[in-house]
Amino acid sequence: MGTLSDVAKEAGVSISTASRAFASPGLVNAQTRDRVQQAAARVGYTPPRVARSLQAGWTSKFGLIVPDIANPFFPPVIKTIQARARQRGHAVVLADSDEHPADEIELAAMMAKEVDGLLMVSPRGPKDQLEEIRRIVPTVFVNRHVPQAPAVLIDTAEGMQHAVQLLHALGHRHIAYLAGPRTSWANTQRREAVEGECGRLGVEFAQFGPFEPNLQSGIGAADMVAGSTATGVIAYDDMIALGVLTRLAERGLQPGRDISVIGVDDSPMAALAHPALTTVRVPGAQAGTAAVDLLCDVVARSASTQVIRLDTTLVVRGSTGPAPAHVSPTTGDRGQERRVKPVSR
Amino acid sequence: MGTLSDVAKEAGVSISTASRAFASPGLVNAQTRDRVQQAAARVGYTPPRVARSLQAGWTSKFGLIVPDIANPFFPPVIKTIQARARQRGHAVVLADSDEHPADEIELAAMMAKEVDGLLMVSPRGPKDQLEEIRRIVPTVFVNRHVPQAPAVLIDTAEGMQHAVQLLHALGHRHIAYLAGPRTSWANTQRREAVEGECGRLGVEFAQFGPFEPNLQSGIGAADMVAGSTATGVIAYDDMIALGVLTRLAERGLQPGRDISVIGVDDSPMAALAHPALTTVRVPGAQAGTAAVDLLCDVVARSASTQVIRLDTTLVVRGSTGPAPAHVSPTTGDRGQERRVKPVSR
DNA sequence: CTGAAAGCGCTTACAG
DNA sequence: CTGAAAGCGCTTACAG
Repeated sequence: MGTLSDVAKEAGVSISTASRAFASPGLVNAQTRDRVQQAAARVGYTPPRVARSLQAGWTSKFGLIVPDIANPFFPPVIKTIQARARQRGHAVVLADSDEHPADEIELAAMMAKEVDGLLMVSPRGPKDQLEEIRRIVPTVFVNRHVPQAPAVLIDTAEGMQHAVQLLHALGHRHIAYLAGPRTSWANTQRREAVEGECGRLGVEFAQFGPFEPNLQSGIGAADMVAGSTATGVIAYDDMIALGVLTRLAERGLQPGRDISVIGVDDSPMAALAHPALTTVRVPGAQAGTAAVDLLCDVVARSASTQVIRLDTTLVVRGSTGPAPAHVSPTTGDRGQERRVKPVSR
Repeated sequence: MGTLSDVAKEAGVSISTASRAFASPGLVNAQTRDRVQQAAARVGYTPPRVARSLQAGWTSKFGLIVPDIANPFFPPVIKTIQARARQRGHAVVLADSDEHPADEIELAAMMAKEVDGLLMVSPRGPKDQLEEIRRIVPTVFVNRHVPQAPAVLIDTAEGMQHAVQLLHALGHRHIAYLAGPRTSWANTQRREAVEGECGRLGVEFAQFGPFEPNLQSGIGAADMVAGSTATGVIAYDDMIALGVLTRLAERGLQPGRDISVIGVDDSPMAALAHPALTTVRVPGAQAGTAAVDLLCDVVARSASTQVIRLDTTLVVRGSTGPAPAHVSPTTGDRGQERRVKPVSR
């Protein structure tokens, strides 16, 4: 816990030299450098970043804001961001906005002065406030398009179109989209893609929601879907879709046979659900790495407006199957009504 | 983005006074204080913590290390820790050790000099290294007993005993424990509680593992259990238990009838699984809040050795039921063998 | 109540 | 290659 001047004294050099031995080793005689380093070891010294930051003007920290770490989509993203940032010499200060746009902006503003750069993943806040943040601190957005701003965008549109095409090919003629958060860029993109593709294929489109992206929402969503004439469901994300799966089973409806369900993300639970969930796989980890790299560029050159685009893939599993022939489009009678058990929670 | 001297100039006071207006408003004339604050608003100034830290000797940051944020047990803990820390004026720097004891210690050592205090949740590292960390920075451990160290300990022993008692009451006479990480304090506690209670009740005890606490591990664990004569299974945590549930179903075994399964944590998925998982509920959020409060005390008085203990509750759901009468203790034949479907992944 | 001065621990032109 | 000096932005005894 010694200080630089202790080291200098111990090594018999000036503070300046001791400092250089750490900050710019190249400028120091190799022997002197060794002497300093040994002295440092003896004194138990490592350069503290706080004092360093003050002088150098940077903090070697990145801020990271996500809407909800309890949503399984985010942990892998956070993990790769942390790992990559660490490789590049930065610690990560994480904050969770709990899906509240106002908190999100407040957290961002608080962090702004304490970090070298900010990563905002799936931000829900309004455009102009995000632009404001970007003016105070170098920022990279993930899953959100802000004009002129550097971003990593995961293009789910194509994946969603494939999802609709799959259902169409399986004979489904009425598809419901279970919407995610109202201010989510991804939600808009996904809804438009589903709706557009339905229109193109002449499939009836309906929307339910918005829903918070969690299992609980899926419960309610399932009841809405079961009460409609839709035979195919595409949810904003896996959490909602998984909730739907659970609830349908409780009501005696078999996903993949009575109703086909598709999620988005391909989170670990998707493969393990029963039946396994068909889903649009989103490369979250890849996005995390790309975002850190981009942020490093932005911080370094302080003027990048680059946008990186990543693609998705449809992963087909057991929750999708041929449309049941017997659903009456007018009454919504699934010919199974007697099998539907009333369930309360 | 102005600086304190800008504010001072703008307000027509000395830097000292401007500083006091923020650091100790009580020492400054009310009018002067207002003048300074208005000047600050005009210049767009807010006290930057870096410079402040250097002088004051604190950072207003807490470090937080967890083994795996992708395990659903941790996000709620992290969330409450962040919320509470924020209330108490501290940001949280989060790191994920990926279940690697070595990384955990390294991360802790790195953070030590950059934060006012450290929270280590469910640490896996060796005792002496944790003690070493504690010497460099005020630390509170959660879910780990380190001699003399302040900690929040969740006492699962009683919950585990209840779990064994439940199975025993349901007629189970052979119970398997699916072990978690080898160096996990909670795992030791849980295993001993299960084993002890089995002994007391005259129930045969077996152990499998150790397993990483995730769904994937549960898959393998399920096959081991299915191949044994155990009719009741208690897993280290919900993730493993949930993986077991999934895999048993795939193999045509019905949890709650053919085999009873109990997890630990009561994570959100537990209630939504099919059948819903009987589990020992662990008050993670409560532990998070308590840990922050304790850490604040430790940092303030710099010498607390207090240990806070929290209790667990057994939550009974559909994954547990009467022991099947027809399992042969010698051959392990469940009389259902024809129903077991071979499944590959 | 307010100001001048020293100092927190380091970095970095500027001389040598 | 190395040292003395100034300074990063603030805080806080010390005088007044």
